[in-house]
Amino acid sequence: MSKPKPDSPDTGNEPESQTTSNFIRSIIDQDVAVGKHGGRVHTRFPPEPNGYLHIGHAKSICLNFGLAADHGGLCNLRFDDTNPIKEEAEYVEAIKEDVRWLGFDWEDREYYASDYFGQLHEWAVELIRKGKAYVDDLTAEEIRQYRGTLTEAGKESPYRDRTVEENLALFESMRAGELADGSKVLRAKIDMAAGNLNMRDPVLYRILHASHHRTGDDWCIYPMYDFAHGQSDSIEKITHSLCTLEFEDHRPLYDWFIRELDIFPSRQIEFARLNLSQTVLSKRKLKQLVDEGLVSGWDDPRMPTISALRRRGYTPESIRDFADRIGVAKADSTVDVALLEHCLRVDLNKRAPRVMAVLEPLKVVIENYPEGESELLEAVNNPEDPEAGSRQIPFSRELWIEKNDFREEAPKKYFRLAPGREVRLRYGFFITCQEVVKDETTGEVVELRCTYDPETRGGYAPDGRKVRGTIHWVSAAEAVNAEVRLYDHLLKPADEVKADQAKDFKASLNPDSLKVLTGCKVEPSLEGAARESRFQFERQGYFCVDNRDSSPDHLVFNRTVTLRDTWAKIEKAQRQASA
RNA sequence: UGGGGCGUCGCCAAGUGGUAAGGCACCAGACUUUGGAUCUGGCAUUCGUAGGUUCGAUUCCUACCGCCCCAGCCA
Repeated sequence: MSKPKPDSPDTGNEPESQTTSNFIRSIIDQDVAVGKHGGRVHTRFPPEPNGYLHIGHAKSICLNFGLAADHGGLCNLRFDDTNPIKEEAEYVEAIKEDVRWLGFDWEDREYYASDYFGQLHEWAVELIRKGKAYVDDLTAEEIRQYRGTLTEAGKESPYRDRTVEENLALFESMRAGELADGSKVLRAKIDMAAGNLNMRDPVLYRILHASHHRTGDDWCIYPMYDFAHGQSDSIEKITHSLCTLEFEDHRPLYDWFIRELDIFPSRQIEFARLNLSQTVLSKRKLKQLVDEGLVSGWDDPRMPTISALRRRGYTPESIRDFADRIGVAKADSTVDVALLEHCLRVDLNKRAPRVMAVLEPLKVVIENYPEGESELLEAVNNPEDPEAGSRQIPFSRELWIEKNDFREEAPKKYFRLAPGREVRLRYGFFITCQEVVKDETTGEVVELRCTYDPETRGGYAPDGRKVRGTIHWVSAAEAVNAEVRLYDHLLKPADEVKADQAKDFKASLNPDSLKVLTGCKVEPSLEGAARESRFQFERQGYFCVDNRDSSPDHLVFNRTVTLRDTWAKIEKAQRQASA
């Protein structure tokens, strides 16, 4: 007998996604065709190490690494670490782990914007020399007022026309640590009347006496995103710099620096960020869930973070497939979470070994099966994968079946067990329910007395008679106890949320996003199952051994996703019809 | 009376002058020792609206409507 292997590591069964074209691919193909940059394609994934990556980042990661790979190019991992107050080394490690887990390799191209602080400072000096940047003494509040509004032009700072010498000296004293935080900034001299607010003399450098997780106290002035990002791209000779739509307004500035500094002309291209139904993807909201204890942490299996998806049981292959299928465009969109789940099922169906587990146990006694005896039956490990082989499972007089696989009064189209009805125990025997035992006080069904047909061993009827229902089961004596956590979406479906959405997203939280079941009975082959191993619990869904709380003597499974459930649909339709 | 974007099936998304790909969801049927998987069929006479150009427009032009982003010394 061979135990089902926890799950095949990489079956290489990742779908051959016939990558549909998209506007970014077209631009790149075009550039390659005309030999721009010698036909070279070089992208980068540039997270700020101030939090955990989520599925929205996965879209960007797959896009950047994928597009580069498809063109024989490279993709760098670059940490956009220009704000020491929000960033930590711990996040750097977590991000690297997540990108690796997703299956991407940046080889030795691990960069940090902070590596370029020296060069960036030189460029700032260069701009001052050209008369294109100046030191401003206005306070943050004044700068805001001088900036004007969306519909009114701003006005120029009284410090805007300082001489080059004065600016040089002032910037030097900023850098030397002689000035207090916030007392001065370095600004680009562009156009205070520009329609695009980003061009109204944007701040290039601010004074911040803060320790940086990599450069320590080497600097007390730090460049702003706009003065660091594009130039970092340029330094790394990035050909196509992909970012989300909210940076469209920054592109003129991105290009302004390239022109004024006469540096490598990377091209910024913006695409729509991912939104997923029934979840939140904003860092602020996710943090709120964690801080308020509404989830157990950043890797709570209900979270959309990469670490949570991993813990939940998602495969990297399914996430990559999802990223391919949603495409890339510029229209704001919300992808149905059902697509993500579809990708997951497609992958897991091919590779997850099947196993029997009873989540809400109901005792069944086979009255005509000899007491104290047992036998082994053969069960297929994965009907989708002949290579997976089969295993032996014990059968005996006392079994556990699922509570909801029995009804005292069977509704229409209910194929499962009911008084007098015969069903097939998967890979076992046909059994017939003879008697229902109830708790005398509560009336609750506590045990079923059944008989089995010894001629139907393995689940086949020699006389050819049919049974409509096949149910899963576990032999009581050999069953292993387990805790099972049933997860559902973080938020209720949009049509149930309606108007209250505007007020607070927490009003939309799904109250049933977690249900913990203890006393579940799983088949003996699962004993000692390794963390993160994935299985299909037959007829129920895909489950993954929790990577935090599970141990050999206390198995904990997370429900990754349910199987499609046609019966549930029929039931729902029946309920609605009768209502 | 600001600037920048976007509007193709319930949700994504190709197509961009020659008469609407694909996926998800959904519906129906076949098959089935998972009500799973698989298979078959159905699902936009129409591309935000209204005009115009053209033999012909989702693709070009004009106007309008709707939605998103921008006023951090965050990214």
